[in-house]
Amino acid sequence: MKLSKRGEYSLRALLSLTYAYSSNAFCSNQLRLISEKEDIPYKFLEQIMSALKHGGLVKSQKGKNGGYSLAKPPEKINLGEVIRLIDGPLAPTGNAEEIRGVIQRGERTAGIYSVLLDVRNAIADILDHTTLADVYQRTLELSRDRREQSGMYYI
Amino acid sequence: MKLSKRGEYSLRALLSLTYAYSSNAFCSNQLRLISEKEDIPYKFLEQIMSALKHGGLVKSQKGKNGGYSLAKPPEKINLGEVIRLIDGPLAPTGNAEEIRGVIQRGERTAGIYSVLLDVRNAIADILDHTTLADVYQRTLELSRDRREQSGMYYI
DNA sequence: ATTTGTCCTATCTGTTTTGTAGGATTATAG
DNA sequence: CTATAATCCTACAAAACAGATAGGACAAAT
Repeated sequence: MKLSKRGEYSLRALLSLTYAYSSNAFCSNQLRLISEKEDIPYKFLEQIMSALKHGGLVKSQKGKNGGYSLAKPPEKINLGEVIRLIDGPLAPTGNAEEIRGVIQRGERTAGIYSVLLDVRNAIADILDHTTLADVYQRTLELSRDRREQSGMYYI
Repeated sequence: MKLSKRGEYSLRALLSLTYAYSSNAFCSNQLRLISEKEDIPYKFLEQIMSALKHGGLVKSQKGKNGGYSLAKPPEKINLGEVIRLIDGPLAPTGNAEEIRGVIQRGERTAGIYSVLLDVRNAIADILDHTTLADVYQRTLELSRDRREQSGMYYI
């Protein structure tokens, strides 16, 4: 598993939508704004959002004043499905099924692959149990930690 | 982290050397043989072994009847160092230091990166604590399991 | 001195990643 | 109704990377 630029942009854009979702604000859910705020190339972002839409993670409103929003609440979207959709399987090589096959067929590389399966399972455990809402929460806590640590307070 | 063909070939070749190391046999530690047995392109394998040598994982004997052998016992070589050497950092993106930097600076992506750090730590935990000897052992067990399961016994 | 191995560097080819570009389509505002 | 502003769709392109391939220099045992 390798998180590509596409993958990172996806997560950032979805997090942007999570913010809009939580705050009931219909702001910042248009590509133009997300692109600027998150510093993601506009046309590239279009492609990414299209993929996210076909994957059922976001929905869109066409036309003037249109935009994107999450297709389900942020507690129901986990990072695993996002990354699988955009970057493919989580395993270090191939996918879980392939790896299990090699192990069960007892191929010469079965020992190696059994470690690879452990790795893929460890990755999936984390990513499949971390939702956009969790990430949003973490972001808040991290920025709060930082404010407290630096002695700065914004009003 | 993504295990490339190079990475997989590295592990397979090292495991081949592990076998030679354990059995005291000086067989199968020449590139030509490893290449054939493991079905790895010979010239490609040369490059890989060169990298492994410069990384201090194997040593070589030049000239006729030369070949490769592990530079230290298989219990002291873990998969983490092999993969880092050949495929780079274990983190899903960038490396652990970069990721920690983003989190500590409290950047907008800190929440995402804190999850990525968890992932990289989970990967490192496994790979840094699994040695070539462990993999060798697993391989033996897996092939034994398979023999028992299928009712076949080789003498 | 010949054979058989490692060592070193350069090159090549196809794929993937990371975008750009141009226009079609759709819905809202005025 | 029309202008505007958004998503939608497809094609292309440049650059980086992966996965080799090639050719020969060097070293050591026979």
